[in-house]
Amino acid sequence: MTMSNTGGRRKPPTIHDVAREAGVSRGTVSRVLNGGHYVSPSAQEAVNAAIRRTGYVVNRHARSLITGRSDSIGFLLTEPQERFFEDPNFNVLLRGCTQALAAHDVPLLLMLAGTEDERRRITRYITAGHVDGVLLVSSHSGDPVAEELREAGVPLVACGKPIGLGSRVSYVAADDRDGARDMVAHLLSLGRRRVGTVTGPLDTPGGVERLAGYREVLSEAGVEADDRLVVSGDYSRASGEAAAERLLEQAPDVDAVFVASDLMAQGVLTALHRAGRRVPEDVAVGGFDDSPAATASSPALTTIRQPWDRISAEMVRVLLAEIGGEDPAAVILPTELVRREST
Amino acid sequence: MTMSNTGGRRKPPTIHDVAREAGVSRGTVSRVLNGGHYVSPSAQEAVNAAIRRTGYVVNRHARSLITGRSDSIGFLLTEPQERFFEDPNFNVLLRGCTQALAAHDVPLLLMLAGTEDERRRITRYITAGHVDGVLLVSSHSGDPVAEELREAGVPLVACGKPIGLGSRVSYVAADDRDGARDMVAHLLSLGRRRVGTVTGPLDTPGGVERLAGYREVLSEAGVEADDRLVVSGDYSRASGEAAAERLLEQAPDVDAVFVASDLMAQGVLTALHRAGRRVPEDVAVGGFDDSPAATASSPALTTIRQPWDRISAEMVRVLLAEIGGEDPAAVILPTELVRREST
DNA sequence: TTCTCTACTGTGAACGCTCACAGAAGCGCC
DNA sequence: GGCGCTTCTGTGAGCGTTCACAGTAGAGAA
Repeated sequence: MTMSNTGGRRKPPTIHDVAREAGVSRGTVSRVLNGGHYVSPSAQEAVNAAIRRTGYVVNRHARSLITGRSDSIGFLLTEPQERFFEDPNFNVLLRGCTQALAAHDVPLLLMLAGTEDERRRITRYITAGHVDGVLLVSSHSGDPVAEELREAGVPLVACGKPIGLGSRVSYVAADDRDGARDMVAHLLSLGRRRVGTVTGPLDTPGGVERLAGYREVLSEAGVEADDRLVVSGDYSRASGEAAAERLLEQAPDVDAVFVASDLMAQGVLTALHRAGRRVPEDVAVGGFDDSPAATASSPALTTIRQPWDRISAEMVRVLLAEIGGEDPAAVILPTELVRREST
Repeated sequence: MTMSNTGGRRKPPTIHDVAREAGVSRGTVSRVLNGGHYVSPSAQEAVNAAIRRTGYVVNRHARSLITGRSDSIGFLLTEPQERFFEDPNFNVLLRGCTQALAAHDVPLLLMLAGTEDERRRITRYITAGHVDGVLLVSSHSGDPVAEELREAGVPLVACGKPIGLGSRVSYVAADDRDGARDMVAHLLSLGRRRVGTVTGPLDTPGGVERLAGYREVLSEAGVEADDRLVVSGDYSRASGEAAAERLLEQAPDVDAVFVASDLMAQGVLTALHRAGRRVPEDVAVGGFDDSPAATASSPALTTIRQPWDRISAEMVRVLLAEIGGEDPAAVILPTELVRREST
């Protein structure tokens, strides 16, 4: 009989204990643990029973030491963190990645690199092989960390197309341009002709692509382009409010606004309200993200839903594939127009 | 000269390489790595130089294998995750813990235990010693995971006082009762006498304590208690809205409401607005949390600020102390009344 | 029979580190 | 000189696993 798998909390059982218990050798237990190839059914059975009886759990440190793999992956955020942690999409992403990895029994290490110091420390940590791969969230271009990791050959999947890097880095992104096109087309279909836009930061792929989609549709529809209808924000609520004020000043006849994020759209609504413009009667407002902010604001925002659940799942899938030796890949996922009260 | 600490990305340098490079033994390098006791200044110097030259980074797996420590800690969330991930406080907490741990060079493993299956797997993972300690976020009582971990002797710090468990588990919490007292006293000081409350779930410490604070102050002020003024919610926006409707029905003469969370308070504002009550003229509304929702809503919410930055820092401090062998501890941190437009 | 092939099993050696121990060197004190 | 003490250093062992290799046994083919 085995002793104490519940009571005496001394040393945890090792592969050796399991082997003795099952009447086989370490090697056989190890083989069972790693897929069970070249193991007789009877041995298989005996080992599994022994594992259950002893409460054995593999020591990942010992395993990692010899395999060189760490069997864990990092979730790296290289941004001023306040902004991201306030972004509901970020949370969906983080949760989705954690869950998707958990399904593969891979723990996720959360790493924040806000300051230059942290950046250095974390890069060292990663390149030292403490994680097998990295899920990177860093919208801005020219991120030195991404470049370093890529050069060091660390498997890497970015969320959103990294602007600065070459094509040899994997990424998963929603189809920003197409989403923007859908929204602007929707605004035009309502009969609006003075359609403005509040862009995101133009050193982010999202900012650039959404603006491009906006311009494309207007030009295809033969609507006159007017630079006074284009103002920039930084995805924050406050910047949306400021942008809307600028927009009203530059183009008082604006009758619709495509805002590149829901958070900014909230700010836009506030500014419009203060200016006495009714939404959607006077000005139709379209957001982007379908964040909780979209339903929280009044009127509820028509917006573009990004498939964050699929994005996180795809990021994990691509990263695991890359760790498994496959080549980098880019995945673009479709967006969806969600119509609510603001248009 | 050393070869390839940047170019040839073969095997990372080991403690052996550093020792050879520095002209000392493995033991001396190890001692330098672990605090530098019993090491001569000259050796110290030589080793540090060699580390810099070779780009050596300690292999934590090898270290963990022998020390038995994993030098990582888990952040465990045992809740239906949607709710928590949408809670801005949760994000501040997660970020704070990650940063506080990073300062100690300890990586944080994010673990979500939503389903029964995940719960089992994660409990196994933790009790197998893959993390040195756990930061637990689980507001509801009777959490089996917490109990199991406690029994297994895993160092544990909860966020908020765990109701079900004995006193032998550490926790860090804001002073809910005192915060509630401050808010209700504030409402009374405005001359309100029909002060209602929307409570949180009453199987959470926050829910219970905040209600207790509310009752204490009313009774101390000699204001007549009235059960029609007390309704319950579940911290969600929607539940706040429903609660406010019930409240208006049961006690139409209500002139102030203490709501146990900002999110619920948003719902309360919506319901009051719909019912044609002005805030704060007809009904003063006080929230709890000082979340972004507090400034996002209009009118901006008077609320109670919980010191989440300090809470996370204290959780980490207490956990590291407990891992270091100290006894469990409870830390209660003061809250702060933030006055805005809703009162 | 003998040889080969397949399916399975056991046995050292690592992996990179820390720990315990044994020593060496220096110093002061009897 | 002998002894003890402190400070410093090197060495072997071993943490729990996987991997490469060397077997063993049984089946089928020559």
